Amino acid sequence: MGARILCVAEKPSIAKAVANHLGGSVPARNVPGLAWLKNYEFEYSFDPPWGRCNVVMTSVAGHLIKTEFDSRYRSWNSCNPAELFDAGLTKFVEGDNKAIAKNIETQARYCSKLFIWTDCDREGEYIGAEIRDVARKIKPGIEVMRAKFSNIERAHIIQAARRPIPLDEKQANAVAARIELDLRTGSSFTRLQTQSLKPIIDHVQDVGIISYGSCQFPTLGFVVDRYFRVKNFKPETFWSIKVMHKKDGVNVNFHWQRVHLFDRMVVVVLYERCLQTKTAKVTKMQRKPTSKWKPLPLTTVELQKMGSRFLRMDSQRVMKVAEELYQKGWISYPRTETDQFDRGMDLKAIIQRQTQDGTWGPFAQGLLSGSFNQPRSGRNNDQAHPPIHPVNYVTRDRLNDDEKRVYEFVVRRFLACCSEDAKGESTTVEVDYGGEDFHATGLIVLQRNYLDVYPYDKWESSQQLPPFTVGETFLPTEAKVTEGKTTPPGYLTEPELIALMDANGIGTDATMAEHIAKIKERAYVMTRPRGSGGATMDGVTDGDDEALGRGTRGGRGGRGRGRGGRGGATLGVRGRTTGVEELIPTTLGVALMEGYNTIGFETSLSKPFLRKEMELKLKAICAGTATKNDVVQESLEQYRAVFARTNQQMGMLKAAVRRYVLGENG
DNA sequence: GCAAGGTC
Repeated sequence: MGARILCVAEKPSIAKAVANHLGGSVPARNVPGLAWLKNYEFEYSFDPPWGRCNVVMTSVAGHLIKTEFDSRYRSWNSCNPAELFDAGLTKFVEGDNKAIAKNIETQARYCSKLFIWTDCDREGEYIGAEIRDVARKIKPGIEVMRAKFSNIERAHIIQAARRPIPLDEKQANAVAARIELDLRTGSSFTRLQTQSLKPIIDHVQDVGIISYGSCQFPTLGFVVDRYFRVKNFKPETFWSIKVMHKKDGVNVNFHWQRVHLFDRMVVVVLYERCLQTKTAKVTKMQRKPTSKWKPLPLTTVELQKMGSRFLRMDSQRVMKVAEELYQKGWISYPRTETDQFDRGMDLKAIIQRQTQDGTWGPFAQGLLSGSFNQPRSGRNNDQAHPPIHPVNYVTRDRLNDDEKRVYEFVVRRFLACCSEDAKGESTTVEVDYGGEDFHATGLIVLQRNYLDVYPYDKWESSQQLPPFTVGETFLPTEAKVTEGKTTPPGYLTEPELIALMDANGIGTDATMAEHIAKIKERAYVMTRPRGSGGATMDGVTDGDDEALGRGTRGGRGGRGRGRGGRGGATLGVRGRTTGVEELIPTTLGVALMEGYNTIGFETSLSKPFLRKEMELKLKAICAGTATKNDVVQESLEQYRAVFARTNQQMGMLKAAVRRYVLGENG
């Protein structure tokens, strides 16, 4: 018998899955101190030089080690917040992690090798380094390798076991830099803001701490930006030419190629030319096959957006429900950026498990009987997790309401991914009328395909166009100038905010929902159903405070909440959707963003620029073109400068708070 | 009483 080898995964579910693939059905052994932490012991023949080994497979649960300021800095009055930029840091294990670290130490004592099975992403690399450090303290000479895997399919795991690779120190260093920067900037600005601003608000409003974070502030910035776009919106009048022609009993509406113009005289002149020409001439008549593409494999961000849109849950709720479904083994790991399935993955086996369902079972059976299509591949792969998909079948009566809806969505999305695109035929007629181009389109849906299992997408046949032939001329039944007004955008909704955060690299798939919850908790923003407040209902022009919330701690209070007792399902002005939640900044949220914008724009803490720049620097560490130390020093220099300017110009911030929160002028 | 990132 060869060596003893300790394998450590990032979470218990991976430890269990890997143990079962490598060791057969291995019994779980309890670890003292934590009910859910298990060790799996088995024998396994690795490739040379390791050979046959006694394996102990266990896990951590995310990060193992906490980084904090030295104890002398922890009390808020212990120092000037500026000192936190270079205060000493300590690392320690706390809470449940003590039992986890103890388990690793106990096991490492008898092992000559440590094989790390954390997720193959940046954080996973750092967690791997944490595990290594804990093991090396007990056993300095232990050999350390890591497994490279991106899903827990059997063949893939076995392959990973055969080809261990070294830990990537560079990625771990990038995370170390992030941790240090977030801690120093977050704590220093939070203390500064709270100490300077809280006293002038406190007697009017119950605010807790006034926190700053590299993610929460840009998130708030998006909400406030949109608020001002709505508030400052000036409707503009535009004019357009509408042409209608009745043929074979069908009213065909032709749309102007120019859509609309903002100059009435120009539109009138063009319109008169049309009338002078009298007849319109068909310049193009085209029928062509068209299709509506099936959705991409499901990522976390997409799940959150769809949750807000179709499942009536905010992103945090969706994630909580998805987490529970995952824990119970019904769906795969819900935190993933990957929108492509591995070619080797046995998708049909997953479909098979859904054939027993009364609702979508027949559709799933249809896929197995021949209509299966390989899912589309998106552009993202986090190399750590596959797209979210159902794992096992569960009957509806074993799930609560929210779980039912999320599970059903995940299943339908997966089945849709494995189907064929919807097919149809589009018809386009283009006419020249007085030198202006107009067009009408028609659509016939021929094969619904994936749409049959995926009701979240809509694609319906329009009225069929009567036949036209190129060269044909006709005198339009009606032609007129129409007038309209541009309408303001709505306040930001959660799916829009998530999309903005995603596009700007604010937060990760696992944390975006938390940042949104955080700015609500801090009373920087509040939510309300679209249409329930003055601004959207009455056309945006009402007074300052009508739309702005006056938040108190916990994000409650404030005007505009549940006005008129129409329940959540207020009719929105835009009509299409009811019960869409909008995010409205509170006076405090606006004051903070305005205050920082006054102090300096490019480096404003309210903008995503600084966080984006930091992200690029972290990537540079991973690529080996920068060191952790360079990046930390450079970034701290930047933030120190912002901190100094904020301190100097605290008057600006205070003035913004007085203006918005206290309603004082000037 | 502070952050953001893992995860239970």
